[in-house]
Amino acid sequence: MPKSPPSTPAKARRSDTRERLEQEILETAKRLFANRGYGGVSLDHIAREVGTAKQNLLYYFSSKEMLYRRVLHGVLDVWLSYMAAIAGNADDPEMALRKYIAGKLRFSREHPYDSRVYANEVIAGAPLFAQEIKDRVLPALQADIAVFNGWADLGICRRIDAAHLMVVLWASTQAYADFASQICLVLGKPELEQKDFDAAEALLVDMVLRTVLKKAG
Amino acid sequence: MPKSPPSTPAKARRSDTRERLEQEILETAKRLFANRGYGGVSLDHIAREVGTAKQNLLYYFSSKEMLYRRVLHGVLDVWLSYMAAIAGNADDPEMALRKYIAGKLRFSREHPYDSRVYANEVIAGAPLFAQEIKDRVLPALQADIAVFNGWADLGICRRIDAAHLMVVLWASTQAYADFASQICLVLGKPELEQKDFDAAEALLVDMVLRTVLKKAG
DNA sequence: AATATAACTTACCATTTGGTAAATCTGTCT
DNA sequence: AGACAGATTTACCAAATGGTAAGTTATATT
Repeated sequence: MPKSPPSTPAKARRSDTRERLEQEILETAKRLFANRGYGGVSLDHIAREVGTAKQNLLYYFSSKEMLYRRVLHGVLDVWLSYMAAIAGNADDPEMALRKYIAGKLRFSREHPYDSRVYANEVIAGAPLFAQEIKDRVLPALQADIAVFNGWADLGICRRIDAAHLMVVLWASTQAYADFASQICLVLGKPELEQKDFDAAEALLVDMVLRTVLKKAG
Repeated sequence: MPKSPPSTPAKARRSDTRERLEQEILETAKRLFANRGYGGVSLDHIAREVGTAKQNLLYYFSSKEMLYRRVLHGVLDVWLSYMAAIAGNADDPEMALRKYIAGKLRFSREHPYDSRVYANEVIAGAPLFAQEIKDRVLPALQADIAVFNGWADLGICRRIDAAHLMVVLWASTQAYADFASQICLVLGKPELEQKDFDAAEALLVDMVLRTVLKKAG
């Protein structure tokens, strides 16, 4: 019965091979799921890319769906790690907004596959993901919305529809990962560079500050 | 040899059944592709939903990829039909921007499946779609960008990065179709209503006019 | 009514799919 | 060295996949 579940038994460290391979499988699966969606990727496909056999994937992950769930979980970890910085600057709207936009764009730049996996799942209606989004993403978003409304209460910025502003920011920044191929076409270049992200950040910051802050720029 | 390609021979109108069924197949396929991506939908799946046999689909469309291409083509038709109205108002920036945003949001509201098919294809890097996007979408976008820059040249609005503004508008409006399930979560309701689209439109118009027009609102 | 053809069904087929079972290999510890 | 558990491969499997070929039904025109 060599089919023990992948719970590191602490005793047998086993040269870390396991953990490294498991990570590599997750990374490869993420990349493929990002580009072709859940249904467009087969276990065999992933295994070949990793350089092992499909059956070995099923030794590490009990099923395709489980592998996908693990990928999704990791995606959310990364996503949330980029959002954590925002709540800390609740006293300075301008600084907070600048950091928020910069953080989300940095996520798109540094983790395009995570962004696309997330997008694919949401477009599909989040069938496997709904609960985890409710538990982990929603509170973060609602905290942000509360911060906005708090600023309006204090009179230090205009009262805007914070929920919809979040949508605009979320969609705009995420687009630079998810729709990169289109943006490249519009910009007439083969791939996005740092300066494109800088330009996007400048425009978004400009738009949001003009909308949110009381004094006109 | 009953396998003549689906080119209406003008002579045999054949009671329109053909055209109606063909349209129904396309609509159903669009809905399924939108929600589960190309790889996540089988011909059998589509056929069962339409109420016919898989082999009959292959009588109407020579292969799965061809069916998908036809769906994509139709999606682009719809997309472009909503964009056509914009270029007509090149003399009045505020009016043009209002109509632009309203039009794109109306597309998201009235054609969510089209929007999602388009998004899926773009996320996948537009493997089957690149040429058609280059030929049909790019010119439309570049015309819009030219209009923006023309306004700046005339001095009737601020000089902004028009390409990135297009991205923001495109992403923000499309989000109300593609990411509807998320937005519903944030708004705490089971589905988006007209007033949510109205609120989104109000915010976006506010943001864009503040950014683009010279006088501060 | 006969016939040609369009529309649809039945019967297959090779390949791929996710998944199971068992055999084998590999490193670690006694 | 031998035992043992962890890691990997080989051998299968039933179902689903996209697609072909041939047969059957319906319908419009002569």
